[in-house]
Amino acid sequence: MTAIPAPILVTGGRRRVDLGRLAPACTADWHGTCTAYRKAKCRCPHAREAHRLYQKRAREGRNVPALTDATGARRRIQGMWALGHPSQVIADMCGGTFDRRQIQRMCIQQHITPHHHDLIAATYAVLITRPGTSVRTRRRAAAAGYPLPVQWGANIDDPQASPDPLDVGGVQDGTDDPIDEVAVERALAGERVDLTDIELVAMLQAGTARGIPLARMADQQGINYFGARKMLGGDLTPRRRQQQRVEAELLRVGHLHNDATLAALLDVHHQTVTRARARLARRGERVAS
DNA sequence: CTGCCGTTATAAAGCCATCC
DNA sequence: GGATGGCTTTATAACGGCAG
Repeated sequence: MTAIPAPILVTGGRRRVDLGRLAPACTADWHGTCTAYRKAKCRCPHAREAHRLYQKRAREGRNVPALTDATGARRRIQGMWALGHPSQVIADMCGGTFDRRQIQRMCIQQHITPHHHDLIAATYAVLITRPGTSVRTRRRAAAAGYPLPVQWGANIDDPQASPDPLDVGGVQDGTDDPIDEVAVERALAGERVDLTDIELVAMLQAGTARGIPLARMADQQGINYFGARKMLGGDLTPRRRQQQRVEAELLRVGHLHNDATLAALLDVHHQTVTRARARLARRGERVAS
């Protein structure tokens, strides 16, 4: 009667999932899941089916973990802290699903629910475009050595990945480089290459011209298929669009404000402004003075 | 295949203390 | 007073085993 130590976590701690009563006579407290079937004696059809499938997959060794690796969520939370977003702000942005203590504990947990992972990812996508409000949180994160969001690429969920070094010029994401044709060709050959947006568009367009399926290219580069289709059509990603907006504002009023002030005016992170300024300088475009 | 049992691991939540 | 951490408790998913 002893449980076999699982090499990958598949147990523990999930809140009760109630998929709703289907059988009017069922008196269970919650319904629809394998556990509802076993523990709450739910005999609704979907609970029976969940139980049957669970048993069958268990026999065949095909049960999949109900939790996902917490690495990506942990890095996102630490990145948001590094920007100065307190745990409470992050929790609030998640829609009140959990409180700030859960935010903190996700950083020490090995696994979290897919739902929580998605919530953190969605919140991260919003907050990394805004400067944090808490200097104290930012200072603590810096002391703890938490990487900034810009130090992570698309591989933030990869447990084997490590953050890029933070260069003092504040230019880390490489979106400002001209097209690296060698990198594009390597990507077209099927190699996973960290491309800039412009290179990505060039690669998608060249690949399509050569008859390479868009889905394959998107998959190989680890990008969303629909995003790839949008970029193929020449439409910019939100990040690229934001960069262009910041550059335009820098050319217009960049001499009047420092990076932090302009960032606040444009509602973007101050590093976005710093990087945009660096891009303009490299291209030889002078900010009005 | 269905039904039940007991066990284990651990996420989630609650409470309080500490730090700055 | 805001932000965070430590400890404890609760809830429950997942597991093996057995019987019909």
